[in-house]
Amino acid sequence: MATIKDIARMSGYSIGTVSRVINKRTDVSDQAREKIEEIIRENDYQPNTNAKRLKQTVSSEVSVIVHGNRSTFLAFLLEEIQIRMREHGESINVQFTGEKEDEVAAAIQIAQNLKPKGFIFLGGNSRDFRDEFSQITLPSVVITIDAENMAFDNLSSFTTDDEAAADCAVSKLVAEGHRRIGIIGGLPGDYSGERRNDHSTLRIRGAVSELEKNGITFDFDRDYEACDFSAESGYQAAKRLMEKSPDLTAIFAVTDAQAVGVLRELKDRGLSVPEDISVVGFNGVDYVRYSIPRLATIRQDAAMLARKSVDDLLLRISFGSPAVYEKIPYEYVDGESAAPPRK
Amino acid sequence: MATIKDIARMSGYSIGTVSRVINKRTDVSDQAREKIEEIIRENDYQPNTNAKRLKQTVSSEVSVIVHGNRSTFLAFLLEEIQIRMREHGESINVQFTGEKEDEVAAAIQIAQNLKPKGFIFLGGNSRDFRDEFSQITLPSVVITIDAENMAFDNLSSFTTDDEAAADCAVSKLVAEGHRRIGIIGGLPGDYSGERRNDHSTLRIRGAVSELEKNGITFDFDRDYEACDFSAESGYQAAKRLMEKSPDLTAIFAVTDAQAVGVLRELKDRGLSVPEDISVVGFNGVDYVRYSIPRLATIRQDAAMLARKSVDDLLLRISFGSPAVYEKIPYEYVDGESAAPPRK
DNA sequence: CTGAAAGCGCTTACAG
DNA sequence: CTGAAAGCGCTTACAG
Repeated sequence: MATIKDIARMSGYSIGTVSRVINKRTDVSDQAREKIEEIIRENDYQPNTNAKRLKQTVSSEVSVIVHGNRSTFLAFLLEEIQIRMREHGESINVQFTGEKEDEVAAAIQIAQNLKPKGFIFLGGNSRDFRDEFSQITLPSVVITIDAENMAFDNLSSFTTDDEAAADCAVSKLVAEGHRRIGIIGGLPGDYSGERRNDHSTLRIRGAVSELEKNGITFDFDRDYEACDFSAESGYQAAKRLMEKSPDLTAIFAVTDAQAVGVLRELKDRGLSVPEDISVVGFNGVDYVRYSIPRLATIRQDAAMLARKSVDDLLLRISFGSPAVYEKIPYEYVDGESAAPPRK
Repeated sequence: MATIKDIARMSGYSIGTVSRVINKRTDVSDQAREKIEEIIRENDYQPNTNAKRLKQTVSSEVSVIVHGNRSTFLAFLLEEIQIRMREHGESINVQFTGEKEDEVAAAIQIAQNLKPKGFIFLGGNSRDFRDEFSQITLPSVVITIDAENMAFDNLSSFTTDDEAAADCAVSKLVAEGHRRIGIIGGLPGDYSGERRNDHSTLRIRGAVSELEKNGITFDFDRDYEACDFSAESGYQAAKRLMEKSPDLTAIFAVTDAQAVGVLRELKDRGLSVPEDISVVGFNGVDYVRYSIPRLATIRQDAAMLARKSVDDLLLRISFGSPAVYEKIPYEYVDGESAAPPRK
């Protein structure tokens, strides 16, 4: 593997001059530049990143930390961010962390090793941010978690208003005449009335408050089932829910993956959607546009989420403008899975 | 940020001894180890990865290169690999490359920077391997691409036999009495009769050969539509296919994502699956277990694919055993989307 | 078991 | 515009 030393020797220039050419600095003669670039090309020379990083105090990259690798929503967001960054002539480095990994701890490590000029977090746990983000001093943005209450002055957030969106979804059901509405939410314990703010809790809170506005008291023991965010879990939860509350006329699932399982369970039970029972999901991406029936759901504006995040981060890197906390509009999508209840 | 020098000063030992403790070497007195570990803990010291890599000739990690970040199949494989590696006490480093990126070029870079002891590739383009893999000298495994014909002695492959599996899927349709079977495959030009070996081509080849075995001549102009691997593309392709060949009694799509779009298009067209027309997909993961109707498809054994890959790689790293090229069994899953044609 | 020292491949003042 | 040299934070023979 050729090193900078080899290139220097072969070109007849010093290591310093070669380094200047590599880093596209202007204080080099055209003659030297051309000669050195030629040698670099001929030898397929690649600078050693580790040596580079060891010396550099800050790189020119933005580091994007993706939490979990199963979410098609985050995958789509990532693609949008990549495109938008490229438009700005910026390069990014993407790091994936596992569902259970601590993404802020990973970022602290990365800050030291990769020395990025900023971070964009796609998803994550709000507790990780609350507990550890103070150790990060770089301009950062988190998408899908609201950082307003954390008040770190270097952490902006762009989110969908989970509570309002769930409220909206349920209001559609209520408007159509539904009174017996079941909810399928996050893991057991996720909803306990205390002041949590994960997606599941916020969506449940929005749904329940809309019901109460309409004079419907929600009975968690009877009309709620907890499960994780997969289709299989949604299937099982729907089964438990329908067994204890067969008179429900509608089900609201806090994620589309769960809703897919719910649709299937109802079918297996011999019920027609939406004739016998309505189903509404949340976070419409991909597949549910093609499900049979097409799912009624809340669609988040991923493209806007990506665009605003990139623009805000670059602005703050360049001008040190203050962090912002913004909610992005959502949209209720009709689909085919919701209709007025049977008389 | 504390460095090894700080730890040395604070502990009263030399840099060399601190380095030995960090790297868990045994030639250190218990007394020195305890003292140094205490100082490390107190100061929350993290060795600088770049400096480490600059010196090390080889790290203890295996690097896993994932091609594309949208495939739930690869995401599942990755999880299985992580678990299996952990069982072996091995740690891995995961790198995601974009759908259009050259994963072998990325690996060449990584080989230089991260200095892993081996590679596992999840997916990729066979052309990239053919053209560039010779530059990689580390023991490697590629999953889902057959490397037998490439004959690099450091590249094993574990694959599903696409051709045989597609053959099997179509044979089920034929056995049920179908004679008018349409195929939805990869991008235009993917199938051209020449000697290609991407997944789409292999699956189409298997399907067509099974038809011919049964005396059915496949007419590409009439009964084939090309599109990429998304549900939306499958939807559009099914529409074009049904418009030119309304008498088809079955459709074979080379991926499940396409098949999902096909199911939806047929529904919109007013056809019932499987009463009016049958649909078979390929590569059953996730969602199609819950689709309405459940999709008949080919299921690959991802867990076995992951297990064999990990075991083979570690064996070859340790003992230098030769590369192997193995096909993993697949399974035809009945589902609800295939049935005998109407009389 | 421990320390002093060389060196990994770069970048960056500094001097000319 | 260019070169010589210091130094980034580690690891690893080598000597004791």
